[in-house]
Amino acid sequence: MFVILTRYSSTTCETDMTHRAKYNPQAIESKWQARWEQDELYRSKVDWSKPKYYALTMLPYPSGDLHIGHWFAMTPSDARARYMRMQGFNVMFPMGFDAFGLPAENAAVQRGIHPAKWTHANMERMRKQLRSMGAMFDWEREAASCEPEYYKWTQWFFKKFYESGLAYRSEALVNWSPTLQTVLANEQVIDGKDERTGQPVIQKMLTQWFFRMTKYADELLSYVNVDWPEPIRMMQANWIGRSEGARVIFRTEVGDHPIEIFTTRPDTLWGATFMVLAPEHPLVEQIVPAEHKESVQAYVEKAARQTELERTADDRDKTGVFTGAYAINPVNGERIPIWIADYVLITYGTGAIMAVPAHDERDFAFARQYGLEIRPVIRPDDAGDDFCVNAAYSGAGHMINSGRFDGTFANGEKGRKNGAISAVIDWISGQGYGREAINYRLRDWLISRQRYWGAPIPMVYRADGTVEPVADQDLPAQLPADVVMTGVGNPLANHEGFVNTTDSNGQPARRETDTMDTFMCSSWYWFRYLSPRKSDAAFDAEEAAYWLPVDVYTGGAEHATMHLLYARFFTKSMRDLGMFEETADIMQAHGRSPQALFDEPFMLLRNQGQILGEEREGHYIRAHGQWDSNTKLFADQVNVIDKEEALMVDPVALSHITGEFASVAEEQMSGTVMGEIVKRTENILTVRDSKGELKTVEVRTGAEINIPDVPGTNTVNQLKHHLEIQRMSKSKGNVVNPDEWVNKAGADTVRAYLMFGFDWTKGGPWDSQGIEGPARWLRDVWDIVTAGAPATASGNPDAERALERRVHQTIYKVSLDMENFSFNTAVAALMTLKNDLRAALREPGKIGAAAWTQAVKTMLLLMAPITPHLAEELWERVGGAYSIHQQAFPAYDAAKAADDMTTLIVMKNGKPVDRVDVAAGISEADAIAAAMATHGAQRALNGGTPKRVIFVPGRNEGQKSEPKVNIVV
RNA sequence: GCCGAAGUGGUGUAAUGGCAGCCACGAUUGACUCAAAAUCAAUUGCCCUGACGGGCGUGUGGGUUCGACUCCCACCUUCGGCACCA
Repeated sequence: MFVILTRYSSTTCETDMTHRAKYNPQAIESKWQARWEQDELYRSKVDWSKPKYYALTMLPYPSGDLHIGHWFAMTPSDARARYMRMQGFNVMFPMGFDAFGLPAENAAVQRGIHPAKWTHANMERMRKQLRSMGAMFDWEREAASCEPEYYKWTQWFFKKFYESGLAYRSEALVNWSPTLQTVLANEQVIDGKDERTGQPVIQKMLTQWFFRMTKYADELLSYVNVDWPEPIRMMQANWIGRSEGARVIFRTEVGDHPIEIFTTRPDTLWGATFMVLAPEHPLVEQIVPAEHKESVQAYVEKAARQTELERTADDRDKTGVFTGAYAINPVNGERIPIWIADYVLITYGTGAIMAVPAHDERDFAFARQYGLEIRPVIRPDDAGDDFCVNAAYSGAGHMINSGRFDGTFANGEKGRKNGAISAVIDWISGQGYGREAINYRLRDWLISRQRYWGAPIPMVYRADGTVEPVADQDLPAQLPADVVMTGVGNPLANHEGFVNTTDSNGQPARRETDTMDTFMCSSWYWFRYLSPRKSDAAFDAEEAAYWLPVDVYTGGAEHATMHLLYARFFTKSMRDLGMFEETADIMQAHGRSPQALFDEPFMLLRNQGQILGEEREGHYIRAHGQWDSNTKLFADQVNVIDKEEALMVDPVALSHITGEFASVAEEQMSGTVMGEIVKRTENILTVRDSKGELKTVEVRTGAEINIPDVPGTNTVNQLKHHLEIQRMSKSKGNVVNPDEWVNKAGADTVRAYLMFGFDWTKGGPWDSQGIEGPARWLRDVWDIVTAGAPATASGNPDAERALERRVHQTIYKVSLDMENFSFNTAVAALMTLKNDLRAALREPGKIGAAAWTQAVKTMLLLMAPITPHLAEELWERVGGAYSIHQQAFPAYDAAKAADDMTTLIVMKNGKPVDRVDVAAGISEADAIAAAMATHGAQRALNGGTPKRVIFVPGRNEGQKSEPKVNIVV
């Protein structure tokens, strides 16, 4: 018999029967997972006699396979939830699926699988994978947003928002593909073209549903009673972008159309030398005289082909077009030209600005570009001749060229804090030219999606054009199952059976065919976890009264401004609509004050970073097929080729060399794309060729795929792309498969590695070699514990005391680190304890059985949240009572952790020059005397006297540190 | 471009303003082995030195401080977000 033992072999070495069993993670993990499930160890039930802890981690999108990023987010969160449980809390740690979304539709269009089928299959698969983590998820509380029992309530929330005036209809731009007659997601648009067809995409106005989120802008700026990371709060504050200023009405010279503008600088009104409208501004059509129609039209169309990001990039040259119309500046009656430019956005402010080139950088650049007047109206006191000639000036100064306000001091600040602004606002208000106003960068939340796989917006349009919500008893407005997903048009709008309905009077009516943004589904899911099966309410008030609010929320920082802001808005709206009244009553009945508990959804927020793909070669390909457009190829054959070959500039020349084509003509007719795969969604590849151009390759069903390294018939899914370290995602094909690692090394090892190998807030690239450290740690722990207690009852008292000291120092460190989400240092401390324990055991007789048992049991309890299966197994073997996860976390004893001796650091000007062993807690005088006696100090002083001597006392409790004496010479 | 964050040995990382590099990975040497793997022991920031020892060192340049990876200013690079990916 020939047995190959790999590093991760789970095979016990049977030839060596004298050895005890090796660590076999697979066996113990499945055993304990089954036992825990059978015993309902992680069922979280309301128990008013115990303090509760609602630990929440962001729910995954069911994209297919669980990837290592999910483990990175969830297993440390699980470890901390387990830690809180051992600290005496009744912990709820639920899980679910954010199951509506675009990838399901991609799969449907590209592979002909129904989105529901694809999603359900993925959820089933991911549930199994999630169970393999050994996390304390309470699966009885699972919720999936695509189920009618869930989205019924998403629709109900929409209705309540609509009825209270929080939801309304208005126009907004969408990415419109004229070819597909479809609205595209930003992600589907590459370089202004549809990624699937390579055809141009335009910006089109559509009437859509919005939530009045700006109503909460001010409240969203404050974070009362919550512990959220400062960077997240700052990003949200900047996203909301509150600015104080004024709205001022300019009028057109011809036709007298009012143009409302918002400005933060009303003190510069006299410096407005032109106006600019956004290309989409509704007045554009009305004010442009006939002779300018053509040029304006051309400009507006050009702007419609660009994204907002492209339009607002400051480094790009400003573009614009004169409308031929003029406006009258209300403050001085001046006639100023009206321009259209894409740097003014219809989504910000009023979509129109007064341009003050002397005091605004963007206006300055624009005026320079088109030779428009630049007139300074704020003069800095130290102004030179070149003032406002080379750059816009936005600082303090006195007003000039401003009529009655000449000489007024503007201190350069924004809002009422600036006396000049304050005075001008008061004056224009009195004159009726404008009024004080606050503007937010935050826009109302556009929730309409022209998609199939989402929760239908439960509204009905009557024959007379009025709109009404679907009656409560008719909810949910259910998605029809029988749709054909072609990627052309909107399947819901084309589905007669869905569209045609009746209104509340039984008259024929049409359904709204927009579905809701998936962020809507994820804005209330933690309420659904309270009672996921409840059919007569969104959530159960009894459960809510006990569990709410969420005590800790963990997830990626990439959600800083969108999901986390939507979630806060949703909770505040629910509070104001009275949805927590019953919950509050029940709280009070149990003596719990509901005060301020429904203002914010998540009390404590912590963000992890992202696990990046491991560095490796990606695939360069040569695809043969037929051109569909200049940039899109339908491929019948895809070959993985060498990088060098792919980077050869001319595929036509190459075809001659390789003799693959009889003639250039034939090659051009059939078509070849060569280059690196930079993106993949289902069977669509984006390839960067040797010239750096992006080409789209759609691999036809049944196409021949050749990957030299992979034997057998190859599939599109085996094509990898984009080498180098980068964000892991299914569409990038660089996913590290956790199942593979669980099979190789065990779930506990994967958990330990993810907690140990990274700064959790930062993340980083997966390293399949680095996991060896935690793997060894667990094997060592296994070996130490299964070796059993020493034969001697008691050992050397000093050695046992030293071990006890190390154990208590570790208790302190691990508790603090788990509390603070510092998982890597918690594991490091446990590894150190293992090393110390093993070193102490090396000399026979040093450690007795009692001390050994005490140390080992404590170590296992400390490890339990991190490696739940291993800890449970070994706990049983040392005679601990089932389950280790129901034990109390070890308590830290400062006296037991205290050191007798410590090292005094002697420094010269802050640099260490010597060290000496002294008693812990040494006095200042003794420390200085001891320091001065050292060699290092004598050499540093060189016979002289120090200028100063600074003593820094050490700490012998908690986070320890050594005493220091710094000699300043 | 705007907003936010991060830059520390070959690598992942650690360090309430107080010994920079804990804990690991990798590497080198040795033990065990016919050999390899595993395991064990030792070394491992860089430079000079036979050694003792010395110099330099936390992205770059300034500053504050008895003392700076840590605080402040400027710059460079990388990552996340920018409203229809989730």
